[in-house]
Amino acid sequence: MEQSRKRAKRGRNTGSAGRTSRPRQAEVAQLAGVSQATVSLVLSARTDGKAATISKETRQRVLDAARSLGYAHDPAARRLAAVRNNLLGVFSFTATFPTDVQHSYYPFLVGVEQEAAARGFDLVLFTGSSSGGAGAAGPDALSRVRLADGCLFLGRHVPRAELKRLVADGFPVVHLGRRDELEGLAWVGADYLSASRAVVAHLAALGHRRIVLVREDDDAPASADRERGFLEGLEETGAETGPAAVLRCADPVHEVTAERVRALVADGVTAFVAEETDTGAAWRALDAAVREAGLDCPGDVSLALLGSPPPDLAGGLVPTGFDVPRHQLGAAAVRLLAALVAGEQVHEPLVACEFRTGATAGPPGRRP
Amino acid sequence: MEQSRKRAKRGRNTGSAGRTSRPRQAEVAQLAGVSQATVSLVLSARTDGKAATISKETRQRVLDAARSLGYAHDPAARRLAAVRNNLLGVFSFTATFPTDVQHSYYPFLVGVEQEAAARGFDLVLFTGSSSGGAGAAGPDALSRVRLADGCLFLGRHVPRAELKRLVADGFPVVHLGRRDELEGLAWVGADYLSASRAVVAHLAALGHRRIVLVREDDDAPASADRERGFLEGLEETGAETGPAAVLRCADPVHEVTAERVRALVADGVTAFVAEETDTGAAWRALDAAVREAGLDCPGDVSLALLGSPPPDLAGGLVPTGFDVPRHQLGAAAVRLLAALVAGEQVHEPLVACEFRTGATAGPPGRRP
DNA sequence: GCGCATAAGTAATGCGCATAACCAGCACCC
DNA sequence: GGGTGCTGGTTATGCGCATTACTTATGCGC
Repeated sequence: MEQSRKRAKRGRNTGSAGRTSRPRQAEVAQLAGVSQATVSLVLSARTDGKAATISKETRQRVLDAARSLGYAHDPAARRLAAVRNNLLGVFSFTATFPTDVQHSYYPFLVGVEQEAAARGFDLVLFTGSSSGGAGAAGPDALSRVRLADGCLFLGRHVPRAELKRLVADGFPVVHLGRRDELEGLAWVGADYLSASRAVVAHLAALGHRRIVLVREDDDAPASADRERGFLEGLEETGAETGPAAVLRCADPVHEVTAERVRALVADGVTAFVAEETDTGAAWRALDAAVREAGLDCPGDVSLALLGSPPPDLAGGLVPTGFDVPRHQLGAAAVRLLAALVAGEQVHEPLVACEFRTGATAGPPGRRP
Repeated sequence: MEQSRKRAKRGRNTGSAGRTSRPRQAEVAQLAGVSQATVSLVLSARTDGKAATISKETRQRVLDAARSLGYAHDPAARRLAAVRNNLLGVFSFTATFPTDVQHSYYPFLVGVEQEAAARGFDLVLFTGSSSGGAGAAGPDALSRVRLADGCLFLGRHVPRAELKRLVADGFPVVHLGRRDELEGLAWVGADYLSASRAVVAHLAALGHRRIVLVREDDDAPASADRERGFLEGLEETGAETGPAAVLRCADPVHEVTAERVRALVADGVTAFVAEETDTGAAWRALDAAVREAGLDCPGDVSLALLGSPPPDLAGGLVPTGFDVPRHQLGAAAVRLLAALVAGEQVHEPLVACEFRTGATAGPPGRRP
């Protein structure tokens, strides 16, 4: 009586009076004629053998009662009692479902969802802006994620201090994308280095000896990795290396001109490599310049792209290069997170990219 | 002492021994020399004026202590105490993030996410297959959703009995897509009827009098609505109606041939309307047949599509028709759900579609 | 001096659950 | 016949917080 008055007052019922609210274990227990603890023992269903302390019949009675009441765990209570709730968080600082379908996060999410489903986790999407009603993302916006067993972070604008805090507190966190600066932060990233090296090796195997990388002038880890892979590839294959091998452009579209390409080709360069960027500017500029210079690809010069082709490039030749395995990245992130949640110590940061033969690379042209 | 042993044992730290886990209000209280309740009062910071029961100085002491310890609320505890958890569920029986980016659910989700974020809800994605570890979707798979304050359902394969159960229990549920058969189930759908009528009106205004609808041979509510709208449109505009106005094809690609189109045109038909389907088969078949019949669109015949163009149709003319406002649908669903959760009684089922002028409809051709 | 109001804060309680600690019953064996 | 071990439970407790009821201190009017 006292009990029910309490619940009626604070209850989560849908307003309309005599509504039954979510059942709790106590109610299941009553229906099954056992104690709440028994219900907990049955429903926690530790599959690890330790469960054998409840008899077959009692267990069944409890299960029946639970089903008939539509019982479901309260994740908050579960969490509070310091156990798992099979919830993985996904926190992104852009909208989690970006309006633009081409948005680069989307494929990650596909992988995340598949892997999470496969492992029996549900996903909680923490929407960047909502800080639990208070509106804008306050300094404790991140602390909402502690509801889940662990959390995946997307995007590079994740506030350092807060993330650090989570990590320091031992909350399982995985960042999607390389993130070395933050001590102790687990992350999952694509192995751009190996992939880039492989692309160079491919070109070298075709016979190219002078290869130039066109990259933008920023210092994202992904860009740095690609450059390093490119250079290592040159060294390994005995191709011509040196500072001239990398063209660092603030604005590829204007800096990579037909004349420049012509000059380089005249100078012996037989292949160009562009890094992938958000906009695909490097590749686009290169492609345009080559065409404008009257050069045939892959007849006269070979081109390669260190990454996936921009989606709107459907028309042209498929670039030689590699594909970033975004699905796998998402899946790997979930695996890593799941391991952290389980308390294991894992080490699986890099995911291999798949080489794409494409149609823009061939044997070196015989222009002088 | 007893206390600290306990915490060391059960703590959520990641193994590494002497890790201090994050502070709780009791510790802040101790540091500030007040009681836990006071800390709670200060930190809950009810902005609604009711907070004035703590003195300025004490408040400041607490805030300082909290800051210096890096205190953050434990959301689980908070939710446990506060009853509502600001979580909305999204349950879909296909993968929620379908691998195919063009999947029709995706745009819904965009709207859902935006609206949820705007209202301070986080989303829980119930992954169809994971029934909390048990694997395949058991009969109580749906009961997991009770974890959230309410749940949105996508897809037409939602098990009747279970859904009914949720509804009967007063659990806030909204179905995305018309769903009249289930008594008491709230749903949100597009107003295909009005939209289809408007398309017919547009054609009629251009001068068409004999218009034929090509639809597939199923009985989805969406298809039925479109057909009804089409027929009502014919009646309203005084265009020629009757059974011959609707071509119901099990396999449009093979049934809508060039000859057939030619015959209909010869018979006086000046416009064709296709319903939108998953595959876009009806429109595609119609388009191909018209082309193959050597007819010009919109010169000789006008075409219209009752729905959004298939995304891979970028090449051709933009079909005259309407756009399903998927974003808005998602948003409306969230609004409705939020209202149900709040205990309000709402009634906002239909969302209007936007007319798209397109380029495939013009004045009737003058062929005999 | 008393009654009463207000301010400022504290103790107690419970949210729903997991779990440690305990207990009853029974079989078994020196 | 009293220890010992196992099965099948139950009671009690606390996770971290919000909230309610209660206490104490202080001021005010008369």
